[in-house]
Amino acid sequence: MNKDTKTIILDAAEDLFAARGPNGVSLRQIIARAKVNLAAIHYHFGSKESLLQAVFSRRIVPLNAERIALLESFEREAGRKAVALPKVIEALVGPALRLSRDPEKGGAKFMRLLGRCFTEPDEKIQAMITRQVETVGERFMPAFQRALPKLPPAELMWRLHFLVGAMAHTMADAERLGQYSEGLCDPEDTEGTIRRLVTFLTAGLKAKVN
Amino acid sequence: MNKDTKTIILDAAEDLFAARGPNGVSLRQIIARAKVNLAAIHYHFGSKESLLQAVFSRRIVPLNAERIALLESFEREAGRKAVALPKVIEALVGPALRLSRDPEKGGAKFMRLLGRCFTEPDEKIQAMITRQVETVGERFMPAFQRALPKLPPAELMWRLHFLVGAMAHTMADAERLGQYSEGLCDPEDTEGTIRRLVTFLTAGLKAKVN
DNA sequence: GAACATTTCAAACGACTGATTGAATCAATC
DNA sequence: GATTGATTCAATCAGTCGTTTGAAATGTTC
Repeated sequence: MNKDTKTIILDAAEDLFAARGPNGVSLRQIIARAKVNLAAIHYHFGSKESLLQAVFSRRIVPLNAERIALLESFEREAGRKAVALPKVIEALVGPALRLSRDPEKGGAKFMRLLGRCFTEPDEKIQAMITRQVETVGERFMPAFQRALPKLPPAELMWRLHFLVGAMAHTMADAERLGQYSEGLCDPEDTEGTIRRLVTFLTAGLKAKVN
Repeated sequence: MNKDTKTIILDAAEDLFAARGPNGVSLRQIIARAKVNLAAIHYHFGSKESLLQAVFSRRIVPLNAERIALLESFEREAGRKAVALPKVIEALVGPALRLSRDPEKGGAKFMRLLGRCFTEPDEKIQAMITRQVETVGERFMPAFQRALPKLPPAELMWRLHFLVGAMAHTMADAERLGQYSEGLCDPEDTEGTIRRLVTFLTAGLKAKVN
Protein backbone atom coordinates (compact mmCIF):
# COMPACT_ATOMS: atom_id res chain seq x y z
CA MET A 1 0.00 0.00 0.00
CA ASN A 2 1.32 3.44 -0.86
CA LYS A 3 -1.14 4.91 1.59
CA ASP A 4 1.10 3.83 4.40
CA THR A 5 3.85 6.25 3.55
CA LYS A 6 1.35 9.02 3.04
CA THR A 7 -0.28 8.34 6.40
CA ILE A 8 3.06 8.05 8.15
CA ILE A 9 4.04 11.44 6.80
CA LEU A 10 0.69 12.94 7.74
CA ASP A 11 0.96 11.64 11.28
CA ALA A 12 4.49 12.92 11.76
CA ALA A 13 3.63 16.28 10.23
CA GLU A 14 0.53 16.60 12.37
CA ASP A 15 2.58 15.98 15.49
CA LEU A 16 5.24 18.51 14.65
CA PHE A 17 3.01 21.18 13.14
CA ALA A 18 0.89 21.07 16.26
CA ALA A 19 3.85 21.20 18.60
CA ARG A 20 5.87 23.94 16.98
CA GLY A 21 3.64 25.57 14.39
CA PRO A 22 3.88 25.12 10.62
CA ASN A 23 6.59 27.73 10.31
CA GLY A 24 8.59 26.25 13.14
CA VAL A 25 8.99 22.86 11.54
CA SER A 26 11.18 21.90 8.60
CA LEU A 27 10.49 19.11 6.18
CA ARG A 28 13.70 17.47 7.32
CA GLN A 29 12.40 17.23 10.86
CA ILE A 30 9.23 15.65 9.54
CA ILE A 31 11.03 13.04 7.46
CA ALA A 32 13.32 12.30 10.40
CA ARG A 33 10.33 11.42 12.56
CA ALA A 34 8.49 9.63 9.76
CA LYS A 35 11.70 7.82 8.72
CA VAL A 36 11.05 8.37 5.05
CA ASN A 37 12.98 10.05 2.31
CA LEU A 38 12.84 13.79 1.92
CA ALA A 39 11.60 13.56 -1.63
CA ALA A 40 8.67 11.42 -0.50
CA ILE A 41 6.90 14.51 0.78
CA HIS A 42 7.07 16.19 -2.57
CA TYR A 43 6.21 12.99 -4.38
CA HIS A 44 3.07 12.41 -2.33
CA PHE A 45 1.99 15.95 -1.54
CA GLY A 46 3.80 18.30 -3.89
CA SER A 47 4.91 20.92 -1.41
CA LYS A 48 5.11 21.76 2.26
CA GLU A 49 2.04 23.94 2.01
CA SER A 50 0.00 21.19 0.38
CA LEU A 51 1.14 18.85 3.12
CA LEU A 52 -0.16 21.24 5.74
CA GLN A 53 -3.47 21.49 3.95
CA ALA A 54 -3.66 17.70 3.77
CA VAL A 55 -2.90 17.38 7.49
CA PHE A 56 -5.59 19.90 8.18
CA SER A 57 -8.41 18.72 6.01
CA ARG A 58 -7.95 15.07 6.94
CA ARG A 59 -9.49 15.88 10.33
CA ILE A 60 -11.54 19.00 9.87
CA VAL A 61 -13.93 17.64 7.27
CA PRO A 62 -15.17 14.68 9.35
CA LEU A 63 -15.15 16.86 12.45
CA ASN A 64 -17.49 19.40 10.94
CA ALA A 65 -19.66 16.65 9.52
CA GLU A 66 -20.00 15.25 13.02
CA ARG A 67 -20.92 18.64 14.43
CA ILE A 68 -23.68 19.07 11.89
CA ALA A 69 -24.89 15.50 12.32
CA LEU A 70 -25.10 15.99 16.08
CA LEU A 71 -27.00 19.23 15.67
CA GLU A 72 -29.42 17.54 13.31
CA SER A 73 -30.01 14.70 15.72
CA PHE A 74 -30.84 17.27 18.40
CA GLU A 75 -33.18 18.97 15.96
CA ARG A 76 -35.00 15.72 15.30
CA GLU A 77 -35.28 15.20 19.05
CA ALA A 78 -36.76 18.66 19.53
CA GLY A 79 -39.31 18.19 16.79
CA ARG A 80 -40.96 21.51 15.97
CA LYS A 81 -39.45 23.25 18.99
CA ALA A 82 -36.11 25.04 19.00
CA VAL A 83 -33.10 23.07 20.18
CA ALA A 84 -32.15 24.28 23.65
CA LEU A 85 -29.08 26.51 23.76
CA PRO A 86 -26.82 24.14 25.73
CA LYS A 87 -27.42 21.46 23.14
CA VAL A 88 -26.54 23.75 20.26
CA ILE A 89 -23.31 24.66 22.02
CA GLU A 90 -22.65 21.03 22.84
CA ALA A 91 -23.00 20.13 19.17
CA LEU A 92 -20.46 22.80 18.30
CA VAL A 93 -17.80 22.26 20.94
CA GLY A 94 -18.40 18.67 21.98
CA PRO A 95 -17.13 16.86 18.87
CA ALA A 96 -14.07 19.08 18.75
CA LEU A 97 -13.04 18.51 22.35
CA ARG A 98 -13.95 14.86 22.17
CA LEU A 99 -11.70 14.45 19.18
CA SER A 100 -8.85 15.59 21.36
CA ARG A 101 -9.22 12.50 23.51
CA ASP A 102 -9.20 10.05 20.65
CA PRO A 103 -5.62 9.25 19.71
CA GLU A 104 -6.91 7.30 16.71
CA LYS A 105 -8.14 10.51 15.21
CA GLY A 106 -5.16 12.66 15.93
CA GLY A 107 -5.87 13.32 19.55
CA ALA A 108 -4.73 16.40 21.30
CA LYS A 109 -2.06 17.04 18.69
CA PHE A 110 -4.49 17.98 16.00
CA MET A 111 -6.61 20.01 18.38
CA ARG A 112 -3.65 22.14 19.21
CA LEU A 113 -2.95 22.59 15.55
CA LEU A 114 -6.56 23.53 14.91
CA GLY A 115 -6.65 25.96 17.80
CA ARG A 116 -3.44 27.49 16.60
CA CYS A 117 -4.61 27.84 13.02
CA PHE A 118 -7.24 30.31 14.16
CA THR A 119 -4.45 32.77 14.76
CA GLU A 120 -2.16 31.61 11.98
CA PRO A 121 -1.16 34.41 9.66
CA ASP A 122 -0.68 32.30 6.56
CA GLU A 123 -3.23 33.34 3.96
CA LYS A 124 -3.96 29.93 2.52
CA ILE A 125 -4.59 28.52 5.97
CA GLN A 126 -6.78 31.48 6.78
CA ALA A 127 -8.78 30.89 3.63
CA MET A 128 -9.27 27.27 4.56
CA ILE A 129 -10.33 28.17 8.10
CA THR A 130 -12.72 30.78 6.78
CA ARG A 131 -14.27 28.28 4.40
CA GLN A 132 -14.79 25.76 7.20
CA VAL A 133 -16.09 28.37 9.62
CA GLU A 134 -18.62 29.51 7.05
CA THR A 135 -19.80 25.98 6.35
CA VAL A 136 -20.40 25.32 10.02
CA GLY A 137 -21.63 28.84 10.65
CA GLU A 138 -24.36 28.67 8.04
CA ARG A 139 -25.74 25.58 9.67
CA PHE A 140 -25.41 26.68 13.31
CA MET A 141 -26.38 30.32 13.01
CA PRO A 142 -30.11 29.68 12.55
CA ALA A 143 -30.04 27.23 15.44
CA PHE A 144 -28.48 29.83 17.71
CA GLN A 145 -31.01 32.40 16.58
CA ARG A 146 -33.90 30.08 17.33
CA ALA A 147 -32.45 29.28 20.74
CA LEU A 148 -31.96 32.97 21.49
CA PRO A 149 -34.88 34.67 19.72
CA LYS A 150 -34.62 37.86 21.74
CA LEU A 151 -30.92 38.45 21.19
CA PRO A 152 -30.18 40.97 18.42
CA PRO A 153 -28.16 39.44 15.57
CA ALA A 154 -25.20 41.76 16.11
CA GLU A 155 -24.99 40.80 19.78
CA LEU A 156 -25.20 37.16 18.80
CA MET A 157 -22.29 37.58 16.41
CA TRP A 158 -20.19 39.20 19.10
CA ARG A 159 -20.92 36.46 21.56
CA LEU A 160 -20.20 33.71 19.08
CA HIS A 161 -16.86 35.40 18.56
CA PHE A 162 -16.17 35.14 22.29
CA LEU A 163 -17.37 31.55 22.20
CA VAL A 164 -14.93 30.66 19.45
CA GLY A 165 -12.11 32.21 21.45
CA ALA A 166 -12.91 30.25 24.59
CA MET A 167 -13.30 27.06 22.58
CA ALA A 168 -10.11 27.48 20.55
CA HIS A 169 -8.07 28.31 23.61
CA THR A 170 -9.42 25.30 25.45
CA MET A 171 -8.63 23.07 22.51
CA ALA A 172 -5.16 24.44 22.00
CA ASP A 173 -4.00 24.83 25.53
CA ALA A 174 -5.99 22.83 28.06
CA GLU A 175 -2.79 21.22 29.29
CA ARG A 176 -1.40 24.48 30.54
CA LEU A 177 -4.37 24.82 32.83
CA GLY A 178 -3.20 21.67 34.55
CA GLN A 179 0.09 23.39 35.36
CA TYR A 180 -1.32 26.71 36.47
CA SER A 181 -3.88 25.11 38.70
CA GLU A 182 -1.27 22.78 40.19
CA GLY A 183 -3.37 19.71 39.59
CA LEU A 184 -6.61 21.29 40.70
CA CYS A 185 -8.04 21.05 37.18
CA ASP A 186 -7.72 17.91 35.10
CA PRO A 187 -7.54 18.67 31.37
CA GLU A 188 -7.71 14.95 30.64
CA ASP A 189 -11.32 14.88 31.80
CA THR A 190 -12.82 15.64 28.43
CA GLU A 191 -16.47 15.23 29.31
CA GLY A 192 -15.98 17.44 32.36
CA THR A 193 -14.28 20.05 30.22
CA ILE A 194 -17.14 19.98 27.73
CA ARG A 195 -19.72 20.24 30.50
CA ARG A 196 -17.94 23.20 32.09
CA LEU A 197 -17.42 24.94 28.80
CA VAL A 198 -21.04 24.46 27.78
CA THR A 199 -22.19 25.82 31.14
CA PHE A 200 -19.93 28.83 30.88
CA LEU A 201 -20.85 29.61 27.28
CA THR A 202 -24.56 29.07 27.78
CA ALA A 203 -24.59 31.63 30.58
CA GLY A 204 -22.50 34.05 28.54
CA LEU A 205 -24.75 33.77 25.50
CA LYS A 206 -27.87 34.19 27.60
CA ALA A 207 -26.61 37.27 29.44
CA LYS A 208 -28.93 40.25 29.46
CA VAL A 209 -27.84 42.89 26.94
CA ASN A 210 -26.80 46.13 28.55
CA MET B 1 19.98 59.81 20.46
CA ASN B 2 20.80 56.17 19.98
CA LYS B 3 17.35 55.23 21.21
CA ASP B 4 15.91 56.16 17.88
CA THR B 5 17.42 53.23 16.04
CA LYS B 6 16.35 50.89 18.80
CA THR B 7 12.80 52.20 18.71
CA ILE B 8 12.66 52.13 14.94
CA ILE B 9 13.69 48.50 14.99
CA LEU B 10 11.20 47.68 17.74
CA ASP B 11 8.38 49.31 15.81
CA ALA B 12 9.18 47.53 12.58
CA ALA B 13 9.61 44.21 14.35
CA GLU B 14 6.37 44.66 16.23
CA ASP B 15 4.54 45.27 13.00
CA LEU B 16 5.94 42.27 11.24
CA PHE B 17 5.91 39.83 14.14
CA ALA B 18 2.27 40.64 14.71
CA ALA B 19 1.35 40.31 11.06
CA ARG B 20 3.18 37.11 10.19
CA GLY B 21 4.30 35.58 13.47
CA PRO B 22 7.85 35.54 14.83
CA ASN B 23 8.80 32.49 12.78
CA GLY B 24 7.36 33.97 9.62
CA VAL B 25 9.55 37.03 9.60
CA SER B 26 13.25 37.25 8.83
CA LEU B 27 15.63 39.83 10.25
CA ARG B 28 16.22 41.06 6.73
CA GLN B 29 12.55 41.89 6.32
CA ILE B 30 12.67 43.81 9.56
CA ILE B 31 15.74 45.84 8.60
CA ALA B 32 14.19 46.52 5.22
CA ARG B 33 11.19 48.11 6.85
CA ALA B 34 13.22 49.86 9.54
CA LYS B 35 15.79 50.99 6.95
CA VAL B 36 18.70 50.13 9.17
CA ASN B 37 21.67 47.85 8.83
CA LEU B 38 21.33 44.16 9.52
CA ALA B 39 24.04 44.22 12.16
CA ALA B 40 22.15 46.93 14.05
CA ILE B 41 19.74 44.32 15.34
CA HIS B 42 22.50 42.24 16.81
CA TYR B 43 24.29 45.31 18.08
CA HIS B 44 21.26 46.62 19.94
CA PHE B 45 19.49 43.42 20.89
CA GLY B 46 21.93 40.54 20.53
CA SER B 47 19.75 38.08 18.71
CA LYS B 48 16.41 37.64 17.01
CA GLU B 49 14.98 36.01 20.07
CA SER B 50 16.08 38.83 22.33
CA LEU B 51 14.52 41.25 19.90
CA LEU B 52 11.22 39.45 20.16
CA GLN B 53 11.43 39.53 23.93
CA ALA B 54 12.17 43.26 23.79
CA VAL B 55 9.21 43.87 21.49
CA PHE B 56 7.07 41.94 23.86
CA SER B 57 8.09 43.32 27.21
CA ARG B 58 8.06 46.93 26.01
CA ARG B 59 4.26 46.74 26.06
CA ILE B 60 3.34 43.97 28.43
CA VAL B 61 4.99 45.41 31.51
CA PRO B 62 3.12 48.74 31.47
CA LEU B 63 -0.05 46.95 30.41
CA ASN B 64 -0.01 44.66 33.41
CA ALA B 65 0.89 47.55 35.67
CA GLU B 66 -2.19 49.36 34.39
CA ARG B 67 -4.36 46.33 35.02
CA ILE B 68 -3.22 46.07 38.59
CA ALA B 69 -3.51 49.82 39.16
CA LEU B 70 -7.08 49.77 37.86
CA LEU B 71 -7.97 46.85 40.08
CA GLU B 72 -6.50 48.65 43.07
CA SER B 73 -8.47 51.78 42.33
CA PHE B 74 -11.63 49.67 42.24
CA GLU B 75 -10.61 48.12 45.53
CA ARG B 76 -10.20 51.53 47.12
CA GLU B 77 -13.62 52.46 45.80
CA ALA B 78 -15.17 49.33 47.28
CA GLY B 79 -13.61 49.90 50.69
CA ARG B 80 -14.02 46.81 52.84
CA LYS B 81 -16.45 45.18 50.43
CA ALA B 82 -15.46 42.92 47.57
CA VAL B 83 -15.06 44.51 44.15
CA ALA B 84 -18.02 43.53 41.99
CA LEU B 85 -17.26 40.88 39.39
CA PRO B 86 -17.80 43.05 36.31
CA LYS B 87 -15.24 45.53 37.62
CA VAL B 88 -12.65 42.83 38.25
CA ILE B 89 -13.14 41.62 34.69
CA GLU B 90 -13.06 45.15 33.38
CA ALA B 91 -9.71 45.72 35.10
CA LEU B 92 -8.36 42.60 33.43
CA VAL B 93 -9.63 42.97 29.89
CA GLY B 94 -10.21 46.72 29.62
CA PRO B 95 -6.61 47.96 29.55
CA ALA B 96 -5.66 45.29 27.05
CA LEU B 97 -8.42 46.06 24.59
CA ARG B 98 -8.02 49.79 25.11
CA LEU B 99 -4.38 49.48 24.26
CA SER B 100 -5.40 48.11 20.91
CA ARG B 101 -7.00 51.43 20.02
CA ASP B 102 -3.97 53.52 20.90
CA PRO B 103 -1.63 53.64 17.92
CA GLU B 104 0.91 55.45 20.12
CA LYS B 105 1.29 52.36 22.21
CA GLY B 106 1.47 49.81 19.45
CA GLY B 107 -2.20 49.69 18.68
CA ALA B 108 -3.84 46.67 17.23
CA LYS B 109 -0.53 45.34 15.96
CA PHE B 110 0.79 44.53 19.37
CA MET B 111 -2.52 43.14 20.52
CA ARG B 112 -2.44 40.64 17.71
CA LEU B 113 1.07 39.69 18.66
CA LEU B 114 0.06 39.30 22.28
CA GLY B 115 -2.98 37.23 21.44
CA ARG B 116 -0.86 35.09 19.21
CA CYS B 117 1.85 34.57 21.78
CA PHE B 118 -0.63 32.70 23.96
CA THR B 119 -0.45 29.88 21.47
CA GLU B 120 3.17 30.36 20.46
CA PRO B 121 5.19 27.19 20.80
CA ASP B 122 8.53 28.88 21.45
CA GLU B 123 9.69 27.98 24.94
CA LYS B 124 11.25 31.30 25.85
CA ILE B 125 8.12 33.14 24.83
CA GLN B 126 6.04 30.69 26.77
CA ALA B 127 8.20 31.25 29.82
CA MET B 128 7.74 35.00 29.51
CA ILE B 129 3.98 34.65 29.08
CA THR B 130 3.80 32.32 32.04
CA ARG B 131 5.74 34.78 34.17
CA GLN B 132 3.42 37.62 33.22
CA VAL B 133 0.29 35.53 33.67
CA GLU B 134 1.46 34.55 37.13
CA THR B 135 2.19 38.13 38.12
CA VAL B 136 -1.27 39.24 37.07
CA GLY B 137 -2.86 36.03 38.27
CA GLU B 138 -1.55 36.35 41.82
CA ARG B 139 -3.07 39.77 42.08
CA PHE B 140 -6.40 39.02 40.38
CA MET B 141 -7.10 35.59 41.73
CA PRO B 142 -8.03 36.77 45.25
CA ALA B 143 -10.23 39.46 43.75
CA PHE B 144 -12.07 36.89 41.67
CA GLN B 145 -12.45 34.64 44.66
CA ARG B 146 -13.89 37.45 46.77
CA ALA B 147 -16.28 38.38 43.99
CA LEU B 148 -17.36 34.75 43.60
CA PRO B 149 -17.15 33.35 47.14
CA LYS B 150 -19.38 30.38 46.42
CA LEU B 151 -17.53 29.16 43.35
CA PRO B 152 -15.12 26.29 44.06
CA PRO B 153 -11.51 27.21 43.23
CA ALA B 154 -11.21 24.51 40.58
CA GLU B 155 -14.30 25.80 38.78
CA LEU B 156 -12.92 29.32 38.99
CA MET B 157 -9.68 28.20 37.38
CA TRP B 158 -11.55 26.55 34.55
CA ARG B 159 -13.64 29.61 33.92
CA LEU B 160 -10.67 31.92 34.00
CA HIS B 161 -9.15 29.70 31.36
CA PHE B 162 -12.23 30.21 29.19
CA LEU B 163 -12.05 33.92 29.93
CA VAL B 164 -8.46 34.14 28.76
CA GLY B 165 -9.44 32.39 25.54
CA ALA B 166 -12.27 34.77 24.77
CA MET B 167 -10.09 37.75 25.61
CA ALA B 168 -7.08 36.62 23.61
CA HIS B 169 -9.18 35.79 20.59
CA THR B 170 -10.90 39.15 20.75
CA MET B 171 -7.56 40.92 21.00
CA ALA B 172 -5.97 38.95 18.22
CA ASP B 173 -8.78 38.75 15.77
CA ALA B 174 -11.53 41.29 16.29
CA GLU B 175 -11.11 42.47 12.72
CA ARG B 176 -12.21 39.19 11.30
CA LEU B 177 -15.52 39.56 13.10
CA GLY B 178 -16.13 42.66 10.99
CA GLN B 179 -15.85 40.53 7.87
CA TYR B 180 -17.91 37.59 9.05
CA SER B 181 -20.70 39.81 10.28
CA GLU B 182 -20.67 41.82 7.07
CA GLY B 183 -20.44 45.11 8.91
CA LEU B 184 -23.00 44.21 11.54
CA CYS B 185 -20.33 44.30 14.25
CA ASP B 186 -17.82 47.12 14.50
CA PRO B 187 -14.50 45.96 15.93
CA GLU B 188 -13.31 49.58 16.01
CA ASP B 189 -15.76 50.31 18.80
CA THR B 190 -13.41 49.43 21.61
CA GLU B 191 -15.57 50.52 24.52
CA GLY B 192 -18.50 48.61 23.06
CA THR B 193 -16.31 45.56 22.66
CA ILE B 194 -15.15 45.82 26.26
CA ARG B 195 -18.71 46.26 27.49
CA ARG B 196 -19.93 43.23 25.55
CA LEU B 197 -17.01 41.09 26.58
CA VAL B 198 -17.45 42.02 30.25
CA THR B 199 -21.16 41.23 30.05
CA PHE B 200 -20.50 37.89 28.42
CA LEU B 201 -17.73 36.89 30.82
CA THR B 202 -19.55 38.06 33.91
CA ALA B 203 -22.49 35.85 33.05
CA GLY B 204 -20.22 32.94 32.24
CA LEU B 205 -18.29 33.23 35.50
CA LYS B 206 -21.49 33.53 37.52
CA ALA B 207 -23.15 30.50 35.96
CA LYS B 208 -24.52 27.93 38.35
CA VAL B 209 -22.22 24.93 38.64
CA ASN B 210 -23.78 21.71 37.40
C1' DG C 1 10.42 -13.16 -16.62
C1' DA C 2 10.12 -9.17 -19.63
C1' DA C 3 8.01 -4.79 -19.69
C1' DC C 4 5.95 -1.38 -17.34
C1' DA C 5 4.53 2.00 -13.80
C1' DT C 6 5.04 3.28 -9.06
C1' DT C 7 7.65 4.43 -5.29
C1' DT C 8 12.08 5.31 -2.83
C1' DC C 9 16.62 6.95 -2.55
C1' DA C 10 21.10 9.84 -2.17
C1' DA C 11 22.76 13.94 -3.86
C1' DA C 12 22.60 18.34 -5.12
C1' DC C 13 20.33 23.01 -6.36
C1' DG C 14 20.04 28.07 -5.44
C1' DA C 15 18.01 30.93 -2.12
C1' DC C 16 17.66 32.35 2.29
C1' DT C 17 18.54 32.14 7.36
C1' DG C 18 20.72 34.28 11.85
C1' DA C 19 25.04 35.70 13.12
C1' DT C 20 29.87 37.75 12.90
C1' DT C 21 33.67 40.49 11.39
C1' DG C 22 36.56 44.55 10.97
C1' DA C 23 36.68 48.75 8.95
C1' DA C 24 34.24 53.25 8.46
C1' DT C 25 31.58 56.87 10.52
C1' DC C 26 29.80 59.58 14.11
C1' DA C 27 29.62 62.00 18.71
C1' DA C 28 31.44 63.55 22.88
C1' DT C 29 35.39 64.62 26.07
C1' DC C 30 39.46 66.61 27.36
C1' DG D 1 41.31 69.24 17.43
C1' DA D 2 43.19 64.83 18.65
C1' DT D 3 41.36 60.85 21.33
C1' DT D 4 38.14 57.86 22.75
C1' DG D 5 33.88 55.33 22.80
C1' DA D 6 29.48 54.39 20.53
C1' DT D 7 27.22 53.34 16.40
C1' DT D 8 26.71 52.06 11.50
C1' DC D 9 28.15 49.79 7.46
C1' DA D 10 29.22 46.28 3.60
C1' DA D 11 30.83 41.80 3.20
C1' DT D 12 30.82 37.28 4.50
C1' DC D 13 30.26 33.10 7.50
C1' DA D 14 28.42 28.34 7.99
C1' DG D 15 24.14 26.32 8.12
C1' DT D 16 19.35 25.33 6.82
C1' DC D 17 15.49 25.94 3.97
C1' DG D 18 12.08 23.91 0.23
C1' DT D 19 12.62 21.88 -3.98
C1' DT D 20 14.45 19.16 -7.95
C1' DT D 21 16.91 15.48 -10.25
C1' DG D 22 17.90 11.03 -12.19
C1' DA D 23 19.05 6.70 -10.97
C1' DA D 24 17.90 2.62 -8.00
C1' DA D 25 14.45 -0.31 -6.01
C1' DT D 26 9.95 -2.18 -5.75
C1' DG D 27 5.50 -3.71 -7.28
C1' DT D 28 2.23 -4.88 -11.06
C1' DT D 29 0.69 -6.76 -15.52
C1' DC D 30 0.91 -9.51 -19.41
